[in-house]
Amino acid sequence: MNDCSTKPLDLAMLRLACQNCSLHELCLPVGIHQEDVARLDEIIRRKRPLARGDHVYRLGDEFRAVYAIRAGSVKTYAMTETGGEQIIGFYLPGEIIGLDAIHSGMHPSSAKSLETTSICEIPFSQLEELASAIPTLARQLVRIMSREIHSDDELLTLLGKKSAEERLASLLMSLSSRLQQRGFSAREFHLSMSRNDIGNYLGLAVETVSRLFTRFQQIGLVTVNNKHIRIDNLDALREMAGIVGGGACGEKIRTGST
Amino acid sequence: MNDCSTKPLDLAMLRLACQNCSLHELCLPVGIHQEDVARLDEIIRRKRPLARGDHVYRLGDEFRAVYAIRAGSVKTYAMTETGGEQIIGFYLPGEIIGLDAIHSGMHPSSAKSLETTSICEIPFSQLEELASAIPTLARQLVRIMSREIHSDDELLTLLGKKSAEERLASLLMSLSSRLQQRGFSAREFHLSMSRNDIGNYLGLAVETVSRLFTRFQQIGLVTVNNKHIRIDNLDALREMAGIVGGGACGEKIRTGST
DNA sequence: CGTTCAGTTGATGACCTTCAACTTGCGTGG
DNA sequence: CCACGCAAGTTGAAGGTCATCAACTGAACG
Repeated sequence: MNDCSTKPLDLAMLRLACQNCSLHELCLPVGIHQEDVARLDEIIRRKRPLARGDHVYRLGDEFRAVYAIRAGSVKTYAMTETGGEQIIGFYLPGEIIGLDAIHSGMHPSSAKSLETTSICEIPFSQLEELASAIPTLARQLVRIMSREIHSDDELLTLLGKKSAEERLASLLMSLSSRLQQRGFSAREFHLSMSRNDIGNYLGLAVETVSRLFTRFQQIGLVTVNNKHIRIDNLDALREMAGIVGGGACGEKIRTGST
Repeated sequence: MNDCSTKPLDLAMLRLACQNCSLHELCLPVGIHQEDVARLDEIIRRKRPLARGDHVYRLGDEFRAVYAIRAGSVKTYAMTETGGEQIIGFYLPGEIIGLDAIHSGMHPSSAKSLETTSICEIPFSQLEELASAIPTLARQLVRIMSREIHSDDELLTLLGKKSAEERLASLLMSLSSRLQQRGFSAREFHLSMSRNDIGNYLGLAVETVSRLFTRFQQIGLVTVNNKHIRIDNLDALREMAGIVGGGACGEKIRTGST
């Protein structure tokens, strides 16, 4: 596996490493000077792989760093007073978590590994320092946060308006396209989260999720085998998901103002 | 009314102006040098007040600026293929819109005035330039975006999990506390959006919203008079809203993993 | 080989949407 | 100034979607 904390000296190797590493967005596409890439690399701490169930951070922890996922997957969630989890997001390789903690200096959510997962820790004070020295880095950070806002907005739309069917289809489409962006298969992947997690995230009962998987399989949309899923009809699934992911039809406006 | 585009010379006046202006977050609390505040002020364009129904920007518009709301209110929404609106957020004085457009360079949503509204336009390329010259400004921008992510996450939780009752209670609590932060009354305010907008936003039918207002009034939570609302029992409303706003009990975990 | 927990499937019912009729508020024109 | 007409909001009845309760199956583990 590639390693973000390779000696900062060997730049060629570093670039290669970070291309498959989640941080490549933060450095490679913006034409940062080579020495700047090395500086960025210096502040990044590669942590030992996390086992399933390990926490990256917990609600209430002091905010010190953001984290990029290099391999595996993570769920973020808020705890409710009664001890229940409310899942806020699933994060895949190439994505950054902890951005919601910047403004208050404290993590408003927890992040837990869903499988064996390796992450890079990016101490935020150093990132900010570096960003003020490298404007393109600052820009890239703002751009990443903007995308996070936009994707939250999309999800928000999804949860506010869509039927159970549309929600699950949207989740699958989202996972599919995000995995594809990172060079994984768009049509066949592993669901690292439990049915319970999916239900929690989508605002549905576990039983509903289960029934939906069954129905999706019956109508030839997907083939499900426990945690393994293969998408057999991507177009139909996209259509079922509605606006999310672009290019949808057959959507059902239930409370629209038109 | 205070005016953000006052001559940048008179700094005392400027600070006073921006204190009541939505932009004070961007400059005042971070101890920016006086001349820097003036520079920030220079790039801000105060636009003429918008009438109800006017657009700040439309979906698909090229991204050139973010906008701070000085007075009035705005809704942001995405259009669905069939022409229906999906409302993403309601924005009040002191809040910034357009942040979701940064990463793609194009507005992924539209913003429409809900009443007579005045806004400040902040050209983004100039803001970025200025931010690279003034690190504290860059930090403040990142902080504001972080808060936007966090509040989206809260709303996301809300829509995914809560009953109609909890949703409306949460919206009212959110409006109340946001208005209070800006020096308005927390207990009595004007609902600038229609029932239709509220329903659309919360993922509920108009009729449901109407019934809920009626029920809330019957049990002494609020007094509603068309668009005017007075909150009579803030604690009970907070409790009904659940985790949002802190300090909730009687919550109902319907799909929790515990 | 039994225990345990995640996942599946079925039956019932609650909540909220939908459809429909009615009321209220408000701007326009007689 | 009042009357009309339309849009927004309210209220009632019926039906659908999804949660809940319960039983069962299958996989992982000691």
